[in-house]
Amino acid sequence: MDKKKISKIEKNCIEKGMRMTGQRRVIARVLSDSQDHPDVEEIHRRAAKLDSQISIATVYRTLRLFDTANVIDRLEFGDGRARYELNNEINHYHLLDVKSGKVVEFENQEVDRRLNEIALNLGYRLMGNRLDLYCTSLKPDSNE
Amino acid sequence: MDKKKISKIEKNCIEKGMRMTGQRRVIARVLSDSQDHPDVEEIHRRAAKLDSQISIATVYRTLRLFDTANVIDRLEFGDGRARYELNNEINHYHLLDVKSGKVVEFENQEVDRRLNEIALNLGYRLMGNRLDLYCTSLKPDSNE
DNA sequence: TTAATTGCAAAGTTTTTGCGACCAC
DNA sequence: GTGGTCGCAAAAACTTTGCAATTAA
Repeated sequence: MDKKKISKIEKNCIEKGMRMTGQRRVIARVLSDSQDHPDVEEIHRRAAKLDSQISIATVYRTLRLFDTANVIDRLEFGDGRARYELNNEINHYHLLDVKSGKVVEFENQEVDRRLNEIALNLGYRLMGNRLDLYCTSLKPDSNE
Repeated sequence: MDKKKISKIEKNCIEKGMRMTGQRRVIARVLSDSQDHPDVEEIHRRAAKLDSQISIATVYRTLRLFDTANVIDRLEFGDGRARYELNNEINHYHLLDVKSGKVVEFENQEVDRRLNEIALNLGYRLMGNRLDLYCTSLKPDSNE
């Protein structure tokens, strides 16, 4: 779609004082354009379409950098590989269809509020959370 | 404490038709006696105290077996290693102190109910879930 | 008895790292 | 210019697997 525009994530990185190399820009764009939750290999594959020279080591290093700087979130869906998505500020959760592997994102402020309360009651300040629902579809015709 | 008594997890395994070898009994006991969330290496270390011959391959195989049979739960706290705990039937969640690494377990039926509702509203049946809260302690003197 | 399980070592996966060349600031 | 970053290949970390010997039922 938009080829030259600076992505929000790139702006984010610059604000945090990161040196913006060509590779980092490519990886930022890949994440920006992804609506799913790609693993490292997939991110590398997508990045290679924009810069065929980019190495997997750089992808690993850059994802760790972005994650540490909190511009992306690292996810684990139990298959042994890390997955990533943009940190879009608004807290959201994941529903996984265990049959098809499909991932549905959802928000719920009531849950947000309740989790904050729970943490406080236990003597903690909530900094972040992860909530994954493992489900099967109720639709009989579900395939993918 | 109780040396000869058959642990609940062992009974569980027998009921599921598993062949109960000495190694499996040892690993079942280790998990039964653990109040924390040990990783594979730690489980192997604890098992080795009861049977110094036990191999890490057997620990991996047995944990996978127990997990598949649903007598234990596999956890991932984001450090790249799998951790395990008994599946005690009652659904519970984890609060992680990000400074000390301490893990607090808690239950909350209101959350349980809300998650079921959410899944239903999205057209799914909830089969299982994972909820981890990442927190910092409000107590100024927290160390460990 | 015999099919399942074990230990060992080798191999598979995923991720990190040392190093000399290179680049953003 | 120079400290940070890159690609590469090696290694580290975690997990699985083939095979011959052993064992539970």
